[in-house]
Amino acid sequence: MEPKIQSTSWNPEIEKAILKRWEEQDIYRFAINGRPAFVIDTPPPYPSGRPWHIGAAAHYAQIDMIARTARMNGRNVLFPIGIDRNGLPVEIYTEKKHKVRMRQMDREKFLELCKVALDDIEAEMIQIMKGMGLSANFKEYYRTDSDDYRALTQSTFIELWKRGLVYLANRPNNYCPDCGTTIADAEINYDEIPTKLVYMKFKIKETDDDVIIASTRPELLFACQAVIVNPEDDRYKGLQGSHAIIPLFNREVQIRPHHSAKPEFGSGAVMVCSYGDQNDVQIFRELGLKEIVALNQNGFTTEAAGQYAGLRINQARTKVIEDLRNSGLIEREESIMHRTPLCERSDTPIEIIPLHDYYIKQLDFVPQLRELAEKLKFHPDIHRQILLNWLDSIAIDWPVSRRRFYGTEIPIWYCNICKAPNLPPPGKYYRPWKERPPFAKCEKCGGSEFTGEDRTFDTWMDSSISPLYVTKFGRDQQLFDYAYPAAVRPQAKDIIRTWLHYTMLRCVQLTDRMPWSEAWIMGYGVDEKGEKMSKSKGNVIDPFPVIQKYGADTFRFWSASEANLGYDFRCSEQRIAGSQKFLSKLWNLGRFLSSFEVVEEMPELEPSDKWLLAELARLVEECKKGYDNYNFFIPASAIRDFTWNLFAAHYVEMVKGRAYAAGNDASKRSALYTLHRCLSTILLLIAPITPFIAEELWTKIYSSGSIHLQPMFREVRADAEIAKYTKQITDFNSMVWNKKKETIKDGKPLSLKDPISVPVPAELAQFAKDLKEMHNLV
RNA sequence: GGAUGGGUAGUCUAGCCUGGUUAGGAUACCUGUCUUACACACAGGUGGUCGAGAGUUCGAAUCUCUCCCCAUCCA
Repeated sequence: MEPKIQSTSWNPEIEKAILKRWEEQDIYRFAINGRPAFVIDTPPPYPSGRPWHIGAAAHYAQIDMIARTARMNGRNVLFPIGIDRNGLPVEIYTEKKHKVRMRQMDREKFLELCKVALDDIEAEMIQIMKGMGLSANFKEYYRTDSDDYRALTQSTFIELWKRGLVYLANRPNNYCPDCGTTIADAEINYDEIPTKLVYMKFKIKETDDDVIIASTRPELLFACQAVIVNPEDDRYKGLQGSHAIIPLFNREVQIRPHHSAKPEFGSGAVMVCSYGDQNDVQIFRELGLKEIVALNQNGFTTEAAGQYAGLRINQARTKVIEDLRNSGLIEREESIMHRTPLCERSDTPIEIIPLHDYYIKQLDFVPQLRELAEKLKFHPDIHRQILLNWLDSIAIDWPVSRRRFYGTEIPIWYCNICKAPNLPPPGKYYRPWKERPPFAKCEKCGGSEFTGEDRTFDTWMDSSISPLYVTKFGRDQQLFDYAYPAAVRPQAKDIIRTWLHYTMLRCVQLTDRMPWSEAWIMGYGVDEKGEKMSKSKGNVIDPFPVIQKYGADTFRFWSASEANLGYDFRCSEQRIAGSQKFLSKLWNLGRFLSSFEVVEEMPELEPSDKWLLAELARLVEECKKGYDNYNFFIPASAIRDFTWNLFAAHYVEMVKGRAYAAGNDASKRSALYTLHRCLSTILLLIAPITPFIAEELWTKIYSSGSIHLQPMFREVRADAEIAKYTKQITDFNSMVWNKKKETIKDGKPLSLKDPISVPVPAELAQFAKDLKEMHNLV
């Protein structure tokens, strides 16, 4: 019989035709039916610019494996795809690309430029995802900046507001005086910058002695509210509890012990000002100090600076140092390198100043979230600790307002008379900075003129309701009842504190239920040296050309066999290329088997066939263990090992004689049944990982219907006992191969088909017929 | 400074939870081989003080302690 498959290697070009077929047949459609729903709370990726990250692509490939596994196990799978489009990165990208400044142009026009930029990058991401064979719902992919999505974000905010879970507070925050905006911690770069460490003389009130205090921020003297010393520092033990007098300003502050004062830095005594750095913020909070606002939002010193008011930071600094010097209040100055926080955009040192922001209450929910976190099933379990540690360290509520443009607007209008905030009814998308409010009178004073809020939300406000959006919360009750809570939240481990936590918080607040029962946490894709990829390091690998070159299945198989559940994995093109070899092996096994009749009825089996089926049963069990935990590393490794090192290397060679034999006797049928049973099982087991090659071989050899609609685990009836011969069989084969190699005839080792005289050991007697045929034993 | 994870042949990795086999495998390298699926293959081979030290034990890659190094996150 001619093989049904001609080509001797797997050609990734075939993937395109298969993709088209899947799309036409719409085999992954989701609609409410009698089967249990399985909703994946897919992370909406942020299109932050080219190239997309190869680790992210691998991440989505694995999420698809989750979807396919669930589908083949009888679940009704909803695998949504969304794109996260709110936030700062696109603003920066747009400013750079068009050489504009956000605050110096028309807001509407700026937003339009951002939108176009996002559309571009998004299109490429979607193209890659489709090409990877994601069985997701691309027809209805969503965007977090759509009117629908933003309306839901705003509605949920309005709901929380009504329930008293939102408040306005004044709290120190990172602020870039140059950009005129709050800066998130994630938007700060740290750099070592040369600066002067000034040793100043403070008087001790009680003893009239001097105490030397070193600071890199002498201009903040006037905002000093305490001096701290390390409690272990013998030099200052006597001073704890006494008072220091601030030079130039003659105000007294307490000297207090605090562990954060490092004895070896400067003089060991530290002045605490509002706010020199994040440590100051923490000390103010811990010691309950009253803050002195040092800078206004334009970056000028406030009235509190007295004679130094109204100056830029640098001017104030120069003047303070000069006055200190002239009054003999400086002991010495030292040039040091100082790790300084800089705005990643303008390179300006950031300041910490108190700002009015809206906060969502989370502290009250921490005990409840902690309990739920204990119950949430984590894959792998060790990553639960990241969430628990975070929950334990939450000290403040969640500030959600941002002085940004490209985000979901905070839906509030302020009465021009009484300044009271007025909120619109939920359900629609509102843009208060450009729209009139949907109400006529202030609910507090009856005033009729309003000013719209111009700030937007932290983008986690949007992404933290993804499980509600995809299950149509508030829009389609029937679907919501069927689909919520979702089954699984797949995500990367670096956003456990943010996305995982905020989603739990918001969904519990809004639905009183956990949004999913399982969290699947993936590590990062790091570079060949094990370092995190980042654009600034220049070690980012673009997934697009890699997938183009090797095909989606190669990429997917690489991802499954390289990334152990939850651990970081290295990305190297060489290793991706290496995984292509296995697909080629599988393909050629398919080609070989495609030349033999498919025997579906199990005949009376020969011992070799029973043996192989027993090993196959073990493989199925092993794969099941991996798939149950969404750990694709396990089936990928197990299948490769079984297929290559046992099935192809030993079994196929053992039964070739029977398979090629003329006629159609029972021993031949036994071999053909086993060969096909084995290959088709391998295809079913590997289908979630390499959907294309599995589909191609399945439809060429076994059935015209898609393999992806088949149940993955079929029972393999086998006698486990006979698997004990595996090592003896493989050892015997190796021994014969070695012997042939060592036997030189006509200056060359024996060919594998040459006859050789080797006895089959007694314990392998039942396999003797196949072994003799295989090695041409005489 | 804190938390988490990791350190196994040139490189990557399994095993560690639940001590006991010649510490598996991949890749690279070397040597052979067209063998009726596959040279993207096959067969064979070189290469390891399992981060360091101490302890528990008849026995430690595996358990305990101390230390060193790397990565990530937080401060």
